[in-house]
This record gives sequence, C-alpha cells and structure tokens, in this order.
Amino acid sequence: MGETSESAGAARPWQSYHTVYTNAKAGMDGVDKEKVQRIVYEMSKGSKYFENEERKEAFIRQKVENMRARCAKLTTMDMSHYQMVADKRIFELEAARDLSKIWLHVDMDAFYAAVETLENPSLKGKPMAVGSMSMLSTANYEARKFGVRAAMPGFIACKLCPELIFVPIDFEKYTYYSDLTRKGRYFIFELELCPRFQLLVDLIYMFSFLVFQKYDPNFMATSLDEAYLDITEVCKGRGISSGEVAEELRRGVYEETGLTCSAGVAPNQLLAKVCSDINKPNGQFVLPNDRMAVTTFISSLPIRKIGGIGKVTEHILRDVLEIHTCEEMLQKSAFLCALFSHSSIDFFLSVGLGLGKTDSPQTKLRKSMSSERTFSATNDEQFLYQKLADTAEMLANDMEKGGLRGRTLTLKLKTASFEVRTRAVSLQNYICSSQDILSHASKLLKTELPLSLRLIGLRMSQFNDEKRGLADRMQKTLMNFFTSGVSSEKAMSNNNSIGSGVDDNHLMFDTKTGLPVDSQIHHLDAKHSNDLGDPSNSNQSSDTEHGIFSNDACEMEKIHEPLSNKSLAKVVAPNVISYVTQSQGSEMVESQTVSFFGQSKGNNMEGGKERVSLTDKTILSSNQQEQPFWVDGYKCSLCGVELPPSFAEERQEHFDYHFAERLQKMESGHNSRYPSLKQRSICNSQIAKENRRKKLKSSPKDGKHLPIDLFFAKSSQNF
DNA sequence: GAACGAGTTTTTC
DNA sequence: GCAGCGAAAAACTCGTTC
Repeated sequence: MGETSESAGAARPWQSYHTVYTNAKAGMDGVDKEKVQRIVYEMSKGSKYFENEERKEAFIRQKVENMRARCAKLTTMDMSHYQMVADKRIFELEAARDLSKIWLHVDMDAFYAAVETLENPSLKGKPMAVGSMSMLSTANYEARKFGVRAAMPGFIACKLCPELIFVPIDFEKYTYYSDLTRKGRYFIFELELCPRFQLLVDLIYMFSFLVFQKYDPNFMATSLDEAYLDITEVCKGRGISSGEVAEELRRGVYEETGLTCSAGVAPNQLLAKVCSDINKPNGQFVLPNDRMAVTTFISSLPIRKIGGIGKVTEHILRDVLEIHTCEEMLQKSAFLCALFSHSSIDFFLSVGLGLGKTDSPQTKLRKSMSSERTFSATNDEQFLYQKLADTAEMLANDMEKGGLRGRTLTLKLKTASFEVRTRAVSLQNYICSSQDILSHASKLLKTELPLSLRLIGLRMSQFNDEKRGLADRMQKTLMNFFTSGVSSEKAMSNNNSIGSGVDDNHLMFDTKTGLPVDSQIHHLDAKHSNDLGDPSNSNQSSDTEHGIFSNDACEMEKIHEPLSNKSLAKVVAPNVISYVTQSQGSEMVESQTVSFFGQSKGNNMEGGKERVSLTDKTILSSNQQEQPFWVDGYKCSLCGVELPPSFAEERQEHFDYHFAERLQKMESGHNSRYPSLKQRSICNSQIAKENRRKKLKSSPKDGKHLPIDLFFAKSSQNF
C-alpha cells in the first residue's frame, strides 16, 4: 500500500506540492484538482520560489516527525495525566457554552470581481480575475471553474484559463461599495445633497440608514467584504427567525449595491463564518442554537474549514494525530494537551466543541502597522535605500492617519531566494515621522548589506496608547463615513456638491467636544468664507490649561463664527446638534440648536441663539453630562483619571476614548429609536431617492438584477 | 515565572 | 518568447532579565 502510493508519488510529483491556491475554495467543487496541481507544479518547479517552498515543506515534515516522536514516547501514565487535563478543560469550556446569542456572518460573493462586473457588465459570464500577472486578489466564479483563485499568480492562472480577463485592482472602488453595504446608498446620496459643513448633522442622520447597523449597531466589519452581526435582539424584537433576518439583510445589501452576498447564522462567530461559506455564492445557512445541532454539525466538519486553521496546522494535525474533522479534536484531546501550548489547546478543544466568541465586539486594539513592497531582486544598495525611504514614507503616512506612534521598529527583508529575515529595534521614544523611521531602519538595513533583496518592509509596534484602539475603531468608522462621501463623488462624478475637489479626508477630533472636525470643513471654509469669517485666521490659540481647544476645534469655530470664538458642536439629541460656547471660568454657555429632521434641516445655520445654564437639562440632554472636562485642570470629570496639562497628547487620546464610548452609546440608542427616525427621514430622503433613480437609470450599474429570493431555495434545504 | 524583546511562523484576503 | 509567486496583521517561540 505504502509502496504503491510512493511510486505513484514519484510518478506524479505534483501531488506532494501544496500551495495556498491548490486548496479548494467556494465555487471550485467541480474543479479537476489533480490537473490544477499538475499545472501549478509544472509552472513553479525549478524556480527560486519553488525551492523555498520545498525548504519550508521539508521543515514542516521535520516538525511532524519530531511531534510523532514525542507522541511515541508518551507513557500510559503520561496519557492518563493528559487525558485528565483535557477532560477538565473540556468540562470547563462546555460549562461556559453560550447558546443565547444569534450571530450572523455576511460575506460578499467574490467581492472585488463582483464590483468590477457591476461597473462593467460586459464581464458578466466571462472568467475574470482582479489582480496582475504576478498576483490575483480574487477571481469570479466562472474563473474558479478552471481552478483560478485568489492568491494565485496571474501567469499560472493564465495557463489554467487562457481566456481569463485581468482587471487591475482598485481599492477605492471596493471601499465605496463596501460602504454602501454598511451604510446604504440613501445615506450616500443624503451626504451628497448636504453641504459639507452639515457633516456633523449627517453623522447622526446616517445612523438610521445603515444597512448592517439596522440589525446590529455594534456590527464588526472584519474586512471590506465581511462582517459579523449579533442579531439576537432583532430576532426577539421583531419575532422573526434568524433565517428571515439573513434573507432580509441580504436583500437589503442587494438592493443597495446590486451585489450578492452569503450569510451564515450560528450561535457563535466561529460557526457563523463556517456557515456563510456553505451555500456560497448567494446563499445562506442557518445552524440552530441547539447543542445537538452544533455537535452534529461539527462532527464531520473538516478542520480546514475553521478560521485560524491553515495549511500548516491542518498538515500537522492530520499527519501527527490523524485529525481530519473537528470532532476528532476531542477524541485526540489528550495528545493535543501533550503537544501544544495552552492557548492552542483551548482553541483546538473549543473547535471540537463547536464553541466560539459570543460576546459583543470588544475593543479591537491594533498591535502593529506595516508596509512592504516587492520589487525585482537586486543588490544595488542605492536602490535598496531608496526603497527603504519609500517604505518609511508610506508607513509614516499610515501612522499619521491612524494617529499612532510606536517604539518598536521591525525591518523585514526577503532575499532573492525568498528567505525572509526580520530585524527589530525597540526605542526609548515613540516615533511616527518618516525621518525617524528611516533613520532607525537604515541602521538595521546597513548591518544586513550586502544582500540581494526582492522585498523590503517596515513595521511599527508597541504603540503608545492601548486605548487608542477603541478610538481607532470608531475613528475608522467615522473615516469611512467621510471617505464614502468623497468616494461617492468620485464614483458618480456628475454631482455638483460643494465638497467636490476635496482630496483630503483627514479627520480630527475636537479635544473638548470629542466631535470629529473634518479638514473638508476647512476647505469649504476657505472657499465659501464670505459669511463665515476670515479663513486666513489660522493663528488660533490652544488652551491646554483646560484641555480644551485643539487647532481643529478652531477650524470648527471658524465655521460658526457668528456664534463666538469658542463655539463647540455637540450632539444633544438624535435630531439636534447644539453649538455651545463656553466662557472660561464660567458655567454660562451660549448654545445654538439645529434641528435637522424638522424644519431647520439644511444650510440654515441661523437658528435661534439662546443663553442657557449648564444645568439646564431641557436644552442640553443627558449627553451633555457626559462631556469630559478637566476638574481642577488635571482630573477627568468622567473617570477621575489624572492627567496634567503638560500631557497634551495623552489628554487628546483620553478624550478620543470617551468620545468613542459615547458614540457607541449613541449608536445603540439610535437603533432602538430606529422606526421613528426612519419615518422622519422618509421625507428627507424622497428627493435623494428621486435623484438616485435618475442616476441609476443612466448608469451601467442598473443592470437586470434577478430577485434575490430566487436563490433562497438552496438554503431552505439546509438542516 | 512574569515581562519583555527579537525573530519566525501562520493565517487571511 | 520568456520569466514570473503579495501584503498585512497577529500569534507563536525562544532567549534574556529582573
């Protein structure tokens, strides 16, 4: 038997050559896997890449051998000990099983390819891939029938499918469509119709239109085309099944974008993701919140289907312990405990039990940020230093956008033979400028040269503020909000919105109000400043003593010049923004409220001005109470954290944190008010809808879309 | 043994 | 006709220091 397979292996060497793209993906069921493997092998063998892959493969084989040897040495006593450890852990994990939540995972179908087809209907029905000759980002389902898939080099894809059409990648376009799925086209049009300085108003307004947010205000977008939603409350509140919610959401996405998506519903995130892949494309799969159903589902599920188990882990588990399905994780639990680390054991046993995250999204802290570029291998040092400088510049730009500063810099190098090296340095100070990054990176590179390289990368980690992550997440959401306005302009360039021509979406937060202050506002201000004050007056003071005015707040001031020098925009209620002026050393404030669902919506910023006391709850809602300020100049009024005025940056970050917290609360609050907000917004969106129809009519995107329900028959067969 | 730093590996899209 | 295989993030491992 072994001899037969060995001789077969010698006759068909490609069978042992595995790459990421020889693994099956959705839409590749009927593919002749052996043919694909053979072509991939034939086109790769002999190359430097291939040799490196073989080295890696040999290393993994060695690892497998070592682990097998360790298993062989385990005594009966060892095994009995590890079985006890495993059983205890399984019991603990089982006890913590939570079947109370209903999670939905949405995954757009061949997202980039679908967007390109929507923009260019002539691609429909033809095999196409997004990417270049060197690498593909994705392929449509027609191309997948030939074995073409994401992460495959274009030249191999060409061989597999000679008629393959290549479309260059366009992230800006995909971001625009991604925003539509999350926010809804209505919102985009509302945004376009609105003058730029009403962005703050729209910030609230948009909440009622978010497609995903309608179902879960705290939904987690894990990439441009994927998101997790906790639909427990929606199901309970509306008395409908999770499957119905999934259908409705998918229909909503389709109506908004013309793109199809697949959904998976399960008691936890891990299983929901697995489920969304089952009836791809354009389908859904519901796994009931029932322990028996979960166990049955898991029993035959291949481990590779689980997110987090890739080529290597699958290889190790299969070849060392003969684990192929999730259920077998439990059967081999003692061996797992003998061979792996605590965190790995927990993960594997959880997989075996069908457990996954069930909690609402926690703050996702970014731990690192990096930039890297591949080029033709060279040992030309001048060229390499130039590449390093370019990479430092790119990373510094990203760091600046994210408001991040780090103190560990890692240089990544890939040699001409594909060997990867990293060299790191931890610094005394936090840095983010391209000069600083380049200065330290150059030292790291210098010690490695001379060397023939094909890739240089830089990574920053050890950020100065862990809390930045929360603000970061919220900032990203807000960034998307503003960016979508701009990208929608680009995508539909026929509009005459005031903000057209704005090319900088830099978004900052007012340290006092915590509200975003968009540089677009500044542009607007400069362009239309006749009645808004002198745009050249940029010499604004910064009141760090009270932790109050950043330059950005000053930009805001300029817009509301008629109010005062220190007016601040503040969300008072879902439909009201209050522009508040605070006199230093006084509790008196001036405020101007603008109702935007009612008669005051629009450009009219000339609303009534009134003087109120900070204690006047009839005008300033409870949100006002949550505005942080520095008690005695150094203590946060909300949490008591003490930060002296000299800690300007930390104060900024602290406000970002509270702002993010507050926004989350607001979002939740708005969701519960959704129906009434929706009703009120209908009037306002009528014009937008009309315009939208007009635009779509002349747009190639207005292709013929089959009703999405036609596709549901497939998923109704599930379970 | 906890914390940290450096380097490597793995996964994902 | 020929050569040609990415980018980003995080987890993991191992060594050192206190």
